[in-house]
Amino acid sequence: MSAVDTNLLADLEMRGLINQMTSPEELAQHLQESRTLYCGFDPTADSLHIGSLVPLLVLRRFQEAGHKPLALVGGATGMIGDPSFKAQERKLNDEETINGWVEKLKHQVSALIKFNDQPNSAEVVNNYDWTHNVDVLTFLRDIGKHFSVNQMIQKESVKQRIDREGEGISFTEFTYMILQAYDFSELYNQQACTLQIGGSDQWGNITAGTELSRRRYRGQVFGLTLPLVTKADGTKFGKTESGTIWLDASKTSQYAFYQFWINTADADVYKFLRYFTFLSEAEMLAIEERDKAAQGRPEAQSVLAREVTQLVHGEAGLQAALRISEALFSGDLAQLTDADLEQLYQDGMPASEAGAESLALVEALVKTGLAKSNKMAREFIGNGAVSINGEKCVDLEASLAPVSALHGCYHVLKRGKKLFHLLRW
RNA sequence: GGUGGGGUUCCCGAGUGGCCAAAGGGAUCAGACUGUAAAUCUGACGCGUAAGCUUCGGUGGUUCGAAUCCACCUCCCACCA
Repeated sequence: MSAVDTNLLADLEMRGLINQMTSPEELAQHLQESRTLYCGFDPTADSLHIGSLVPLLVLRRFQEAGHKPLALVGGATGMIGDPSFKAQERKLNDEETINGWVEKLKHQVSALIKFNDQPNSAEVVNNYDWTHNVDVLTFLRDIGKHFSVNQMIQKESVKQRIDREGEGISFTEFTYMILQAYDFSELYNQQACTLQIGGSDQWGNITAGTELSRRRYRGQVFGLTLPLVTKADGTKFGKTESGTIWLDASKTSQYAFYQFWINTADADVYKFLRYFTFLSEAEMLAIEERDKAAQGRPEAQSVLAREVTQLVHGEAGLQAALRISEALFSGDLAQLTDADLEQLYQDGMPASEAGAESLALVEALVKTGLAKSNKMAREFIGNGAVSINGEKCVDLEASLAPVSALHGCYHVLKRGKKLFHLLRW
């Protein structure tokens, strides 16, 4: 068994990754030896998004420190819906859909933690396995009896739903906490899993689990929550104009993913380095120092973008993202060769086929999704927000044809400062 | 089952017969300034070049005219049973 890194908690602390933990001293003591821990991911879509990255990376940190991570995919809990800090009751997804999602999540989760490794090889488990054949009466008698509704309604996570005018909570969602607690106690029993980690919104669910494990098996298990990732400007982390940033490259390309991180605000970037990378404290402090000393553009965003893209999409994904980013943001588009452009296309730069013989610029903008409507397209052109192959174009009547294309084949359209699209003839 | 309150443009939320494509805020987008940052300022933010067209849970109605009034339906919430 690999040696256990006893500085793990200190490292997490340094990174600001600890929000709350149950009995900190005892937990520290407990982690002197290799343990098994888990974190749950509910299938609420066909991919995880970067909101799940922090817990996923923390699982990895634990694994690197010598512990055994279990990634729990919520085939059962996903059918119920976690009400924690959610303003509204959620729609139920059907079983078939959820099963499909579970498979995808398993695969994604697997990319960030190591298998086939040592005794502390990671595992993916599915709570559907131990819940689907529990019958109602058994559940109510053996599990339900351990819960006090009085206590449950006191939990912050559901309080707003209970108190808030105009919203309510169904029994189904209210029961979610019990299911999750059941998971913890089962994993304790089956796998000697003694720690659950999760986002700060999971505190209530996690502590319900530590109690249930104690009541059912007299087990002492622990909980640790991670901070909610927030941004200095108060907007929600993980969203952009084009929507959620997914971990699945077919939903958010490596390039878009890389760009997301490159655009991190200065006010957040050093915090994010701590959350999302495995750089040492010294390295991060050095970067911060250099940025402070230097005028102009800091280095941190690019380090962050490289590190995270590499973690999630691997070296090849990172290189693809870098090639596109460099071509678009620091190069002269007209200098790109035929092969360069073909490579950008292969790398997953947003692209489409022109189709017709020629295309009005307005039409092209709408077709490529750079503008939502003709009206918007005109506004953008009028504002000087559009450029073709690096040349600003303010002519509302402009049109595109192969003659004016780079190498007779490509038009690089740009709208605003950061949005590009490759149009192929 | 009863009573009461609700469903407005991405979100929150005004609007109770014409002046409403619909206040205000948030989010978002563009421009200027920059560092592919923040802050700030300016503008846009249903569709349409425009005339105009289509929106305010649904369907029908009243009216010259409805998001606003009426009927029915539907969904949500609270309280009571």
